[in-house]
Parts: sequence; structure tokens; C-alpha cells
Amino acid sequence: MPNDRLSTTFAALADPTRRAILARLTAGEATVSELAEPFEMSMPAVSKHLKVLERAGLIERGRQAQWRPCRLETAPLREIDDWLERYRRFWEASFDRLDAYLKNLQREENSSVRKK
Amino acid sequence: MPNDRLSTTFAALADPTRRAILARLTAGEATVSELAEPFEMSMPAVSKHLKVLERAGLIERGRQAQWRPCRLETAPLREIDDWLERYRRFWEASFDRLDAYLKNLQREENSSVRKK
DNA sequence: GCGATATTTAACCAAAAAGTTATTTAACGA
DNA sequence: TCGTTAAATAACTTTTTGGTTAAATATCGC
Repeated sequence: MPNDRLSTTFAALADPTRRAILARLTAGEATVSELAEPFEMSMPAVSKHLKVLERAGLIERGRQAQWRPCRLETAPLREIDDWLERYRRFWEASFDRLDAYLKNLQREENSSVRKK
Repeated sequence: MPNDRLSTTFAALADPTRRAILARLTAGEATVSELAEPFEMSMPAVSKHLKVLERAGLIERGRQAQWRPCRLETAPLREIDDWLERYRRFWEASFDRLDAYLKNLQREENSSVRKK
């Protein structure tokens, strides 16, 4: 919960409900009730999730009568994309991919053996 | 704190200490003490951060005598990169960038007016 | 085997996250 | 103005996070 921008953005994205809300908003604006509909949780809970997204700058809210339509704001996602840049070279070379693939295979084998 | 992979990764990245550790590891493997050195916090605290990174699959740890060298693992970052894909079209067209820029200007004007 | 070094684990604490229910605010429509 | 609908806020609870200090574990060098 540090308050620098990147931490706030990552924290906001570290919840599947909030990511689902963002995904829904790629289809266009939606009201709070519409956003809440797919989830088995109370409206105040959704309201809190929206506040987290808003404070992170991932959504903006307008006003139309008693509705507060939400829309997606991608600036913070762009910042994450920029942050990732530094790490891309570690996977973009194809030999790195192969290497990772092999390590992954190995790791999965190990863990399934352990689980037995 | 949900336990799906994306949430775990985002949560791990939502802390500046942990991101600094990852950044350090782009320069190569490092021991726990080496990683701890720049921070004003106890070793156990760093150890906990490393455990969070390890559980997220962002680092792997080896053994050399009494040292546990850590190295970067980028697979989870790749997953974030993939997740971002869906949102890229919202900022990649140049008119979107201009649009965002104008909205931003507007918002800043509004909020400074409100603050007066 | 013993002392030193590197790291983890245990036990604890304060603050924050994520949910609840009940209440309040805001705006509509008749 | 009154009832209804949409949403936010208040007050509260439980769990998680991120830190602490003190103790335990593992491995080296001798």
C-alpha cells in the first residue's frame, strides 16, 4: 500500500474483480449496477472496488441523473507497459524462450513428483 | 490477496522494495545480503519480500554454501504483458493519445479550480 | 566439532484490504 | 412533496501485509 503511482496501479490490478471490471469497460461505459451485476457481492463492495480503480486513475466517473457511468482510462496501464520495457529483453530473444520453456517443463515435473 | 496467478504477480509488484529487487536482478544473480544492502530494513523483512517474489515465480533461488543466490524469472512478467495486450488498442492509435492528453488537461484545470 | 557467517523461522504488532449490513445522499417521476 | 431507484458512506469485522526482535538452521573454515 505504498502511495507511489506504480504501486497504486499494481495494487489496483491485483484483484480479479477489479480486472474483470476493467475488461468489461473495454466494451464501453457502464453504470455501477451494470458493473456489479456479474459479481456475487454487495453494491458497497463494488463501490469500494471502483474507488480503488478511480484513485489509481484506471477509471473516470461521470454523472447522468442518478447514475455514475464509469469509463476506462489507460494512462496507468501505459506506465506499466513502460515499466515492463526494461524486462522485455529477458524474454524476447528466442533462445530465452526456449530456455524458459525447458525450465518450466522441469519445474512442473518436479512439483508433480513432490505432490505425489 | 486472491491466489490466481495474475493477482499474485500484480500484488508482488505492488511494492517498491520488491520492484527495486527485481531491477537489481537484471544486472545478474545476487545474494540476499547483497539485495538487502540498499534498504533500511531488517534482513527478515527482505527475506519476506523475497518469499513473496518467489511465490509469484518472479525469482528462483539456488544454493551455494551458506548463500542463496537469487535470479530473475520473467515468465510472470510475460503474463502481464499478455494481459496488457487487450488494452493496448486504447492507447496505441495516435488520436487516442491526443484525446487522452486533452482530457487530462481538462481534468487538471477542473481540479485546480475546485481546489481554490 | 566449533565459532563465524548467511539466511530463515517464530512470535508478535500495527495498519490496511476486502467484505458485511445499515444508513444517508442525490436525482428522478408522478 | 413523496416514493423509488442509484450509489456512496459509516461502522464494524476478519484476514493479510509489512515490519520488528529474538531464536533457529545451515554451511563454511579451521
